[in-house]
Amino acid sequence: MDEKFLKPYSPKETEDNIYKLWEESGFFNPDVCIKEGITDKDARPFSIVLPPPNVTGRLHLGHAFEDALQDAFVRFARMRGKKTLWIPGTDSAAIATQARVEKEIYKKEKKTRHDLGREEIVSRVEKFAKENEETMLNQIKKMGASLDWSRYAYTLDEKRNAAVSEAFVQMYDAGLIYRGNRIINWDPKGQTTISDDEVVHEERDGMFFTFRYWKDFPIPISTSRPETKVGDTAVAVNPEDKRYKEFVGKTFTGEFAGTTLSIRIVADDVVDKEFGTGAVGVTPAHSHTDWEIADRHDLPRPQVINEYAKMNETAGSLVGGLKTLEAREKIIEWLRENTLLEKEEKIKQNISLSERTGGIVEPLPKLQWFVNVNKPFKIPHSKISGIKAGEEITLKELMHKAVSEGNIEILPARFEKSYNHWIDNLHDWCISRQIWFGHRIPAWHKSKGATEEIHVGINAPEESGWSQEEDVLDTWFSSALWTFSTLGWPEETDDLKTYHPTTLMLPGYEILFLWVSRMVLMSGFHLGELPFKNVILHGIVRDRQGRKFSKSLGNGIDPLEIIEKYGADALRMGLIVGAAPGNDVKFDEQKIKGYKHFTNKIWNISRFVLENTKDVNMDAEYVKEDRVIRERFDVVLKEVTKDIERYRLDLAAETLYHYTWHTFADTILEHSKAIFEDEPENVESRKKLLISILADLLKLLHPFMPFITEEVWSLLPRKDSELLMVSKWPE
RNA sequence: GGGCGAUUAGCUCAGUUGGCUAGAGCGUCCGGUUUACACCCGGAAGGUCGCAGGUUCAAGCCCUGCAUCGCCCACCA
Repeated sequence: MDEKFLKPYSPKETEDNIYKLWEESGFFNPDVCIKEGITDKDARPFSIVLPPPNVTGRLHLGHAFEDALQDAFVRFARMRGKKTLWIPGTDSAAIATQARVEKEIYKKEKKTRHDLGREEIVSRVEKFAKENEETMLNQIKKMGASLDWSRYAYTLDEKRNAAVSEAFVQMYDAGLIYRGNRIINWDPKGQTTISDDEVVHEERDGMFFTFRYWKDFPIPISTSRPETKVGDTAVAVNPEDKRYKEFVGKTFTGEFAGTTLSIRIVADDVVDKEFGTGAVGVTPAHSHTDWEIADRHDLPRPQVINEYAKMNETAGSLVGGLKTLEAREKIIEWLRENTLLEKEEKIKQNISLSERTGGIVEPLPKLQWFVNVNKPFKIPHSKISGIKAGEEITLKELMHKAVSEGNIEILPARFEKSYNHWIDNLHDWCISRQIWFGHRIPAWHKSKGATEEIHVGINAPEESGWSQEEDVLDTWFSSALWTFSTLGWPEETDDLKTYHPTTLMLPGYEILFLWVSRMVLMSGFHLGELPFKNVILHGIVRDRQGRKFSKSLGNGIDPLEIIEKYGADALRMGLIVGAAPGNDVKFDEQKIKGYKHFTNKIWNISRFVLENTKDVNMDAEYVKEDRVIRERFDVVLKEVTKDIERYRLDLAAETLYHYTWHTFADTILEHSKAIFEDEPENVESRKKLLISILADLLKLLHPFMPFITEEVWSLLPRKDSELLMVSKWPE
C-alpha cells in the first residue's frame, strides 16, 4: 500500500505535481496526442477557445466557473478520442485596462493621461497588463485547465495585430467600414466614444419641464434637459395631431436664453401625441432620436455641448462655457424670470452611463469609424446554410441566418429570442476609440492644403507625409476575430482548416451581444463560416446573498483562496453541480467544503479497494449478484455520458456524486466486507467488481475532478493508460 | 413601454416529451461507530410544488389570469 494512503487526501500536496505531469506529457496539445498514437489522426476535431479574460486584474470566481465547465467538456472529448484543442488567451481590453491604469495614476500621482503623453501611458498600461497576465495564467493552471499553452494568444501580440489590421482593411475595401460624421455616445470622463452596448442605464430622479421658447411661440414643449434647448432647430409633432397641424412647415425665429433660435415645425411619426405636450423640441446634435428626426427633415445640427460636457460658444451668451448642469439651472432660472415655464414635475428617468468609467454619456456628433450593418455586400464564399456564395447580404441578415437556419444552436434556447431582438435594433457599430491602448486603426492621413487624404491599408503609402490614425479600435473588434485569429488567420493554416468552426463556445450570457454576435459577424464575413456550432451560455456567480461580486461591495473572492483551502477539484465540483445552463449560481463556501469531503471519500474508497484487491484475478467470472451490480453501474455510466453530451454537466456531476458515495461506498463496499468475511466463494468475483467499477468511476469523474482522479489512477497497479487524462472513456 | 427568467423542505437547487406515494445536497434532531473514511455510518423530522381558475382518467410539469422578486432591451422627448 502506498504510504500516501495513510493520510487524508491532500490537494495541496497533489495538485501542482499532477498539473506538472500533464504539462510535461504534452497531451494538452492534440498534435502530441496524435504523434504518440493516443488520438487517431483522422479523429473528429473538438475545439474551444477560452473566452480571453481581460488583463485588468485577477481572475474571479466567474472565470473559475467558466474554466471548470470548459475543462470538463474538453477532458470528456479528449477521453473519447477526439482531436481535442482548447486555446488559451488573454484580452488587452483596451478601454477597460487603460481606464484602470489612468485611475490608479491619478490617485497616486494626480496626473492625467495628457500630463504623461501617449508613449508613457501605453508603456505603463502594458506593464500593468503583463503583471496581470502572469497572475491570471497561474490562476487558470491552478484550476486544472487542460489548455494547449503552445497556442497561447494575446489580442495585442504580433499575429493577432496582423489579423486585426487585415480584417479592418478587408472590411473597408468591401465598403462595410466607413468614416463618417454621426451622432455617437461620448464618454466625457473617459474622453472617448463608446458603442451602444457599452452604455448602461440607471434610473434616477429627474425634473420634467414644460415651457415655450418665447412668449408668442405657438407650441409648448417638454424636456428633462433644458440646457440642450439652445441647440434646438425644430419642434416635431405627430402628423395626426390636429392641435398643431396648422403650424407644420412654418419656421419661427426668436430669442431664447441668450441665443437666437430658428425653429421649424415638422411632422414626424415618432412623436407620441399623448406624451407631454405632444411636441418635441428637436436637438439634433445631442439626442439620438433627434439626430434621426433631423435626418428625415434635413435640419441643421448645431453642436452646443463640447467633449468636456460643457456648453460651447454656439450655446450663446447666457450659458456658453458653463457645465451642462450649471447651464440647466441657469436656463430654468431664465425661463422663470421670463414667465415661460408652464409646468415642472418630478419624474423617474433613465440616464446613460459609460460602463467602464461611470461617466454620464453625452450624445455628440463626431467623425468616427463605423461598421455598416445594413449595407448589402457580396459574400464571396459561404458554408453557412441559408446563405449562398456570391449572394448579396447585409451583416444583419448574416447574423440572423447564422442562428435562425439552425447553423448555431444557443443554449438555453430562450436566448435566441434576445439575440434576434438585439440584431433588429442594431445600429452601425462605432469602432473607433480616442484612447491609446489598443489596436491602432490601419488608416493613414496626409493633409493636402485644406483637405485631408486618407489611405486605409496595413502599411503607410510609400511617399512621405503620411501619419497613422490616432484612434484605436473597440476592443470587441479584435475579440470578434478570436475564434479564427487564434488559429492563424489570415494565413490558411492547418489549424484553421482542422479546428474552425470551433465546436463549443461557453461565454456568460452577459456578453451574448458584445461578443458572441460579433464573432458571428466577423467569422461570417471573413470566412463565410460560423465561429462555432454550439453556444452554451452560463450564468453569473453571485455571493451567498445573490449579489454580484464587485469591488465596491468588497465581496470578491479569489479562486486561489478557495483552492488553497479545499482544493481545485472541490471548487470545480461545487461550481458545476446545480449550475444548469444559463442559470446564475450562488457561491456558498459550505458547498465547496462538502465537495472537499467528497474528494476525501474518493480517496478512502480507493484505499479500501486497493487494499482488498491486491491479488485480484481480472479473468474471474462475475457471480450473479456482481453481474447485476456491474450492469446497474453501466446504466449510470450511460446516463452520465448522455448528460454530458447534452451539455448538462450539472446533472452528470450530481449523478456521479450520488453513485460514488451512496451506492458504491455505502452499499457495495459495505456489503463487500461481509463477503470477504463469510462468502469465500464470492470473493474472487467481488474483487474484480470493485476494481473494475473504481477504474471506470475515476474515468467518469475525471472531467469534473481531474486532480484526485489522476492521483488515484497513478496508484492503480494495472490500467489501460499511463495517464488517466488520455485514457479511454468507458462506453 | 417591450421581452425574458425565477417562485418546489430552514438554505441551495433537481424534477428531460404530464404517470410523483414530489427528490438531492447542506443544515437540524436521534442513535451508532475506532482498522476505507468523524472530511464517517444508520435513522428521523420537515413540502396544500407563489396565488386563482381551466384542460385531462391523471398537472410541480400544459393553458389563462394575477402577485412578488430579478434580468435584458427601448428614440416617451
